[in-house]
Amino acid sequence: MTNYHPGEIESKWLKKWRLIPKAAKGAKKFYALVEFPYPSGSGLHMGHAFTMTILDILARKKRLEGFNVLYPMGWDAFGLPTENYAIKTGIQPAEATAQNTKRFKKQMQRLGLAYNWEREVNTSDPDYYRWTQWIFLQLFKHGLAYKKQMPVGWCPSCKVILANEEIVDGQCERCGAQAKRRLQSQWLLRITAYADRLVDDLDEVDYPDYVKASQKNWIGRTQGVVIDYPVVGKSTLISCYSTRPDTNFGATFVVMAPEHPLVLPLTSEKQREAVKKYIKRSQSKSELERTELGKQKTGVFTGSYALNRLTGKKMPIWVADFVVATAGTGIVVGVPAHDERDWQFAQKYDLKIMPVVKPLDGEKEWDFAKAPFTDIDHAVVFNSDFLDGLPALQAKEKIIDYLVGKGWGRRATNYHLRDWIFSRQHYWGEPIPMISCKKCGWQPVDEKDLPVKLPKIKKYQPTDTGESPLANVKDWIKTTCPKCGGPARRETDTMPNWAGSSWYFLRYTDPHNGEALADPARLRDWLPVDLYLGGAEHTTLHLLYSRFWYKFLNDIQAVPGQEPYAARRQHGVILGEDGEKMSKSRGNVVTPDDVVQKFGADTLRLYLMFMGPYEQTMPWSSRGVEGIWRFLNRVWRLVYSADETDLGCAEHSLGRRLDEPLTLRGCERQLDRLMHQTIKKVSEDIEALKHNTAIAAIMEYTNGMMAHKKIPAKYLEILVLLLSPFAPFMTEELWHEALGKKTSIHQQAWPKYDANLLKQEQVTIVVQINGKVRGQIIVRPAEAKGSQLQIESLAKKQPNVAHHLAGKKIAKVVFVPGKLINFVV
RNA sequence: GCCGAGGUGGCGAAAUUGGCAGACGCGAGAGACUUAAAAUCUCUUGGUGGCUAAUCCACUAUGCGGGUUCGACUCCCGCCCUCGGCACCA
Repeated sequence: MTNYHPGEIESKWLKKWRLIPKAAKGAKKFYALVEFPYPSGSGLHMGHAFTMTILDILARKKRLEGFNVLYPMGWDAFGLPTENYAIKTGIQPAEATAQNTKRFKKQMQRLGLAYNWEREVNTSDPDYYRWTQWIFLQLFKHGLAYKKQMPVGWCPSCKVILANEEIVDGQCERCGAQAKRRLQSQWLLRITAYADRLVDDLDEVDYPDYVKASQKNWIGRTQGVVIDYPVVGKSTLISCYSTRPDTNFGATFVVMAPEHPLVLPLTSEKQREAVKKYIKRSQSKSELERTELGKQKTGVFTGSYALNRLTGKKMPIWVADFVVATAGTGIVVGVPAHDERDWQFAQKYDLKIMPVVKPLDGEKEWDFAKAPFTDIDHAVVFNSDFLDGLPALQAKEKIIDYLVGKGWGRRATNYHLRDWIFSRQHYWGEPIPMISCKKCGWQPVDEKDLPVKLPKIKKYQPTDTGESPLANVKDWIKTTCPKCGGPARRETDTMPNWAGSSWYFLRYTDPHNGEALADPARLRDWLPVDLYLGGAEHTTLHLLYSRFWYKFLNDIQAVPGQEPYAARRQHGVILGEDGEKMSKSRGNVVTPDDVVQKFGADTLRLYLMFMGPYEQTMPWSSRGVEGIWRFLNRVWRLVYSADETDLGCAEHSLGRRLDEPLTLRGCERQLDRLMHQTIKKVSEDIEALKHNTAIAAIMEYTNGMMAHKKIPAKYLEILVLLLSPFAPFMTEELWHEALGKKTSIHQQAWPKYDANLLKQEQVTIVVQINGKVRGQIIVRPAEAKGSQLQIESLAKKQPNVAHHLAGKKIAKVVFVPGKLINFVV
């Protein structure tokens, strides 16, 4: 036996491997997907190693179980950091990407991650983004992509248009300058057309609750009613969306968003100057300023009134920028008595407050000068004519029926979700395959002309106008109209980072297809993804966008099924040893390379999995790593000590809890039982991604064997097999060198347990008095489940039990067969 | 504010149809081996206390306060705290 030298054996097997077992024909498929990384310049970090190892273990176990496993990896390669790097250094983004992906791949292989590398994809590869562009064209052809003037973020210092994700706390992500707003023509995708399905189909999938919740939250579907109010003295009606029409008798004013087209038509001569000034001022405010919480609300009166037909009273119409133009109808009816925001506005501008809901226990008077009463779900309506006395929720239904019946309103559903702004004014992204013709307008590029390749350029700086650097590439822009053949210009906007990642998991099924994004038969074979593992940062948008595209592709019969991911799990975060987020500035970064260098990949993998539950935030511990290192060394020595002769049952075998005479047969039976229990536990735990307790079980099994002087090889083979998904290098070495096997351990069958051997030969029954443990008795399983009287008398013979029962009267005996007996005195 | 997750030893954590709280690991302490150290191995380890010192006993302990139950980390009600997401969305 040599000592365990991970460096040597790991590089040895890295050279030898490259084999992924072929599943038998007709084997059941398993598609294991982990979010593909952005190949940054800094290489693989600990979070990558952590996440990827989690799934690697499951994928390896599934392969050993005979599943046909799809377990691919690729590169989410478009992105700002690479472009910024290009701006700084002048190095081609494509070149930098090639270098980075090469390094990432090498690091992943070094960790023993057994991906189907022959299926590697790269979103910045023209053969890939050709199909990203193709999907865009289909969306356009189905009316789901359109161009519109939109307010966008703008950095006055960098002179670039900022996407939402580039604005952090209202500031430019790159330079920290305060972001401004300006109008820009942008491509949008009509994701709102899929809002209902994106909510409802969540019932079909197995996601963590909070993931489903945040998807629903983001979409923000509410049911309510649109109420039309006549404008006094005009023929105009203005419409307000409300989810609480049960409070409408308390409506005392109306507020319009400054952008609303009816604002100026409804403004009186007298108020015109003030309103115009207000609109102008709110336009110059950033989104952040406008939506800042706790900020004083501002507004201005239009001079017009709307009529509340329920009360017959006039409600002044105001303009205020707290009303969001794109939400609901862009006009809000104010019920200041029962809404925090309306109340503040009414306080400031001295508008009437009209209470119409009171607490159920409602004797004490609510002081509306101090606060609005908003707990209306548990309250009762008053001051409201035919609604008086009804609980608010019932009143809501009644008033909606009434309004609809009168023709004053209609039921409506509203969504928080907005259409997806799909344009970016950057270089390093997929060109949007559209052509602008003076005569024919926006025309899609002919599908046979895809991909529209990104031209190589020298300057990656965005232009002064905020357009993409592509706007400077004159001969690339110049093209002909696909419809009329006349001179035309290419779209210079590129797609957002989300585009390529919205469908990459489809391409893995058929990565080299030149005819389609993937062969429909392959898609049918593999989809949906059985398990999608990713991070919390993609809980909302990435999941939503990719689900949207998938549903659309299903609608045009390009993919099977309604949902792309049957199950989703989200991993936690590894913190630095100081409990803070790992960061260069804190100096608490540990990289996978560091650990592999010192302890080998197997120790790193095992430690990462042993830290705790995968979904949790956990601090790094270098001591913990050493503990795992010691464990692997123990396993190494133990397996090399394999002995065929006998168990060498030592006096102290299996610790103190020995419940059987010290015979060889007895020891063997105990070890057999431990082995089968371990197989069961490890098999089930890996399936549930509870790798930490699976490892604990393997440790217990190891400890159980350490107590023996000699251990037959069969027990050690199982140990090594169970450990192989976790520590692929060391177990391969032991399999060949210590156990003398000829074929790879990663092509063996996963061990099965024998349920008969799991059975305990002796069972411990807990004896309680008034629910407190006072003793335990050991009996055969048959007895434990058998007669209560027999157990009772056995229990009473226990000295401690007898002592506690002495002089007491037994009122009741609770007997749980096989488990426990409880005397109630 | 709303939604979600969580709170258990000195530390990371186990334990769920309610049934021996703290598996496994780290750290700590003691011992064996050694000239010595490292490595390795063995034992102890939630807290407090006890005695007839036995691998025993009592009390206490899973954020706080109640409740249900023979029995609660687990279920119910009311709080407190931490983390994450969303947030002037009508």
